[in-house]
Amino acid sequence: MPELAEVEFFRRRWHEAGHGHRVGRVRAHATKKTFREAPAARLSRALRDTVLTTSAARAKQMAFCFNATRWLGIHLGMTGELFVAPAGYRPQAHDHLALELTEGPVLVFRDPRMFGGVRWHEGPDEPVWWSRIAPDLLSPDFTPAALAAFLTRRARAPLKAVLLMQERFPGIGNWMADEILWRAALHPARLAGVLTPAEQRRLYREIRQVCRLARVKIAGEGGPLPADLNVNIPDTWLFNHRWADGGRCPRTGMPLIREEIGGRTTCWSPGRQAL
DNA sequence: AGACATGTTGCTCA
DNA sequence: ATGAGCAACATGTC
Repeated sequence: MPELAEVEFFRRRWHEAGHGHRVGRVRAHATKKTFREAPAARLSRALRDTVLTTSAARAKQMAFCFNATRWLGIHLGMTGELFVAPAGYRPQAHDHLALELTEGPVLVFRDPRMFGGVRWHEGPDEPVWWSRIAPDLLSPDFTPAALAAFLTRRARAPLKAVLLMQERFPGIGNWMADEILWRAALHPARLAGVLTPAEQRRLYREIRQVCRLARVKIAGEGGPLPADLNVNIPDTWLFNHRWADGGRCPRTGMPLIREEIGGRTTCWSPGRQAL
C-alpha cells in the first residue's frame, strides 16, 4: 500500500498523537518476522519512559526518535499501516508493535503480510539504515543530469522497472511509477536508453511533480492531516481509474490497459503512451 | 478455487 | 563484473 506520500501520512498520524508524550508499556511480538532485523525485547525495554522527540520519513522508511537517542525505524512493506488507538486498546492478530503512551492513546503498527519490518538503533548519530537512503527526488541532488546518467546505466530495462529502483527513485512504487509515465506520455515498456532529450525532460518534470502533488494531496503537506488516505486525490489523476475494471483514461476517455511490465501490474493509456 | 495485491531481496543467467 | 528477470516471502480479498 504505502509509497512515499502514504508513508509520510502514517508518520504524521503517529507524530501528531505522540510527540512530546511519554512511552509506557511497549508490546513487541518478538516471534514475528517483523522483528527479523530488530531486537524486540531490548527495544521494548529501552523505549519505556522515553519521550517521542522527532520523526521523519525518507523514501518508504520512517524513523521515530525517542529522547533523541533511541531510533525506531519502520518500513510498512506491502500491507503495513500505522494508527492511533484509544487507551486500553488490545492488540489484534496482525498488530506487531504497540506503544502505550502514559495518559494517552496507543500507537499501533499493523502489517498482515509482514513484508514490512522494524529497525532499531541507540545513540545520537544516524544509523546506516537511515543515512544510506538515496537523496529525496525534490532535493537539489536529483538533477536532470543525474536522471540521464541513470537512464544510460539502465538502458536495457523498461522505464517501469527503472522507476521502481529505490537506489535512484526513493519512495516511488507501483502507482506513482504509472502516474509519472502517464503524465509524461511515455509507454512503460519503453527502454530507458532510447529516450530523446525532450522525453527525458518530461520524465524529470513529472517525477518531481508527482512527488510534490502526492505529498500535498495524500499527506496534507502544508496543511492539516487528511482524515484518510486518498480522500483528496482528484479524478484528473490516473490513480483513481487504474484499478477499476473498465477504467478509462481521464485525459483521452479511452479504456486503460493493464498488463505486467517490469514484473509488476502496470496501467497505461494506449491513446497517450505510444511504444 | 484461483488469481492477485501501492514491496524487497536474493538467486540465476546472459 | 554488471545488469535484467523472476521466485520467494505470508496473508487477505475479490
